[in-house]
Amino acid sequence: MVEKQKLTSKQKDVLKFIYDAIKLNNLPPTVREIARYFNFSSTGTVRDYLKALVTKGYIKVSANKSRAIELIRENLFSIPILGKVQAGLPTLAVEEIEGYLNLDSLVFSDDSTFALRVRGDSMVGAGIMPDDLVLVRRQNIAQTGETIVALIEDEATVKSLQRRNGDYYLEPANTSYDPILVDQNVSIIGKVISVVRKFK
Amino acid sequence: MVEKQKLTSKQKDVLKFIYDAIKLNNLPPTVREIARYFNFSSTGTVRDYLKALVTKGYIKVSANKSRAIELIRENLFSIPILGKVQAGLPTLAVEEIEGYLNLDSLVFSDDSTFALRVRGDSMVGAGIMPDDLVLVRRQNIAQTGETIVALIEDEATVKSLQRRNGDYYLEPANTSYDPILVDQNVSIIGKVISVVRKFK
DNA sequence: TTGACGCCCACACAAGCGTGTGGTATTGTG
DNA sequence: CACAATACCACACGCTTGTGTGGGCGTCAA
Repeated sequence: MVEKQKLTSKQKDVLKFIYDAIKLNNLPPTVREIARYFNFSSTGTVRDYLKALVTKGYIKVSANKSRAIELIRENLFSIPILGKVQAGLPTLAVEEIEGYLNLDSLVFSDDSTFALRVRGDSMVGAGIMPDDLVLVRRQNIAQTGETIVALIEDEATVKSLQRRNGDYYLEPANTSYDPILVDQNVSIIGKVISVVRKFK
Repeated sequence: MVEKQKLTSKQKDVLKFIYDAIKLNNLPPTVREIARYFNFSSTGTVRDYLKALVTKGYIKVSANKSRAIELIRENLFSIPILGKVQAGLPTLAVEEIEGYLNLDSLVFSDDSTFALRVRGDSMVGAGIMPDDLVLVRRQNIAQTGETIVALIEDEATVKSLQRRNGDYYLEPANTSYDPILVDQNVSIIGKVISVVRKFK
């Protein structure tokens, strides 16, 4: 991870305003909107701040484009992944951040991605529980070992694709169930790219 | 679910361009950028499209503001949840859509949410596998039965909070491990609100 | 046939916008 | 002490921008 330079408290304020604008309005502010908010009577002041934030590696701005302020890394849908957690910290120390989970990257928002609610416990051994949501990328083929969604007589099931003795099997991750031979009654409709479970 | 009006294929093209611009550049396009892309020689044409997209409920635009195009509902991060999957469908029939998974809603984008990579297999019984990411909302208290992140001697663990004989325990979901008594050496740092696992 | 709608065009205007050039003052560091 | 960085200001230039006004042509249902 690249070392970030420290910001002054005023620079932090400006950065926060930009953050909030992007989060709340889905739209970065113009220099004049920033000036108005901070009661700067000159747009040059804002430019000084933006310049500082750019050189310190917090934002990126494109020349000659309105509102072209981009946040670096911590954007809307990325959450810090912590490697270690320490007690009693009011805020996170940057050193502990292992990376960023970008929820966006879970989805390749073409129309070929959908979510399927898991029914049954045939995959509990692989950590896929009943009522979990699996994100599925639609595709007709899959590779051995992949977790896939297959259609057996018009019913969708999540299974692991395995090969044994030249035959392909849909293998559950639960010893109470038997593998299912892949024949003409079985068609693969997609590959599981992610599992999402929400807690109340 | 609110009924959406159908778009023409050209309107879809324009919507997709706006989608892509927001995703790739984190910045909605101006009317002239749209015109340029589609080789429209008039900005009025773009306005017609935007008007159509607004009245059909796909976008929202703020008056007199540059780039102020906002996507509505099936925005970037929502994916249809299918209740049933039928064979051989090239596209999804709307009737099958059970709802929408909004990845955005996983996160309450205040700074109190973070992700933690799970180490160890103490929660496999609850479908939380090693290397999974748990999304954690920071909080000091939790209720019995909730899956939480606790700090035991400066090490973070994911466990289930249980109560027995007046005492609280951090209970693993794996019979190979023993429950841990909650005493002054243990502090709760957050509640697991979601589990995310990605497949390659 | 009328009208709504989709799909385009030309041209203009005023406000919005990023940028440039010049300042002043204060603070902290080598 | 000199120098850089921070934190502001004034004013102007010229492109950008959303919007307004008006038009054309085709399709399709009422």
